[in-house]
Amino acid sequence: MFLQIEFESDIPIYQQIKNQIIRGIALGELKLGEDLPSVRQLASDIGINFHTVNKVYNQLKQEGWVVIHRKSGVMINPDLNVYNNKQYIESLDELLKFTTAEAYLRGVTKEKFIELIEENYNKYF
Amino acid sequence: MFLQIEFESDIPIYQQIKNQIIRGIALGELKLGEDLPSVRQLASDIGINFHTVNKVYNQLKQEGWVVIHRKSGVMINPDLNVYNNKQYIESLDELLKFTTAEAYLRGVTKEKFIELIEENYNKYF
DNA sequence: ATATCTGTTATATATTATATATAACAGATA
DNA sequence: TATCTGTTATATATAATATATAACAGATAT
Repeated sequence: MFLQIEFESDIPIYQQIKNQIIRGIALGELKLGEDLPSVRQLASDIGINFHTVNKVYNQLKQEGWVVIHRKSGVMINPDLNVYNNKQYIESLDELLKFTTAEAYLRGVTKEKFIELIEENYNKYF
Repeated sequence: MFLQIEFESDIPIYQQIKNQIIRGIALGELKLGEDLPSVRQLASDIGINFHTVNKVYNQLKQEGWVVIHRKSGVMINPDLNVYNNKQYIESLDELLKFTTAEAYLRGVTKEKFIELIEENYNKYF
């Protein structure tokens, strides 16, 4: 897979994997219905314990990103519909409060910030 | 102060305090040069241990948000200049990668996302 | 049938992050 | 002298993160 883990990061390994899988879906690098490696395979590839991957897959399942069939394995949810529940919007709103505040004080203009957003969104289709 | 801590949150208390102080500066609720409560006073107000507040103040000092004079106390840095070092831009960029990806997949359009950014930025002066 | 692959569960351990609890110190100030 | 600052030291508790072994049940290929 395309996963790139930074072991020295302050972001937990399981979170890095979740982030990159979700971004992989948005970028189209992971197609809906596509199989993911088995928990043991991915753990082996990355060089981590399989429980960590198992935790990732279960959380992704819980949030609707993947479906798990016992023994056919894990695949990106072919009927992906994780659309914005009010709870998600609230958490996004909360995150942007503090992210924009710090960015502003660090001299990142509104225009520059929006440019960063557009650069990202333009990669999603 | 205006701090509102959620003890059940998955965001650590010290991080919540940092977030709200930085946002307080951006909103103008905290003026440059303004005194902050002493570590013991703020801890008492919130109902937490003073070491937690001490940790916050030291990190804020480390990052340039406040200055600490032994015994005059802690104040918002009157010469605030935390402007964007390359390291910060990189971390912001990394954060936006995953934030925009999930937002996109959850049905938050680029226009809606930008609207959220503008709502926040318009509060800063 | 047997071996091998899946996810799953159980148990145990190690490390780090977060938060608290007490105590004491040194400098400044009233 | 008493009281306020930030600071430091030590100890403890809890939770989050990650690993290590082992075993189980269902599916599949040989």
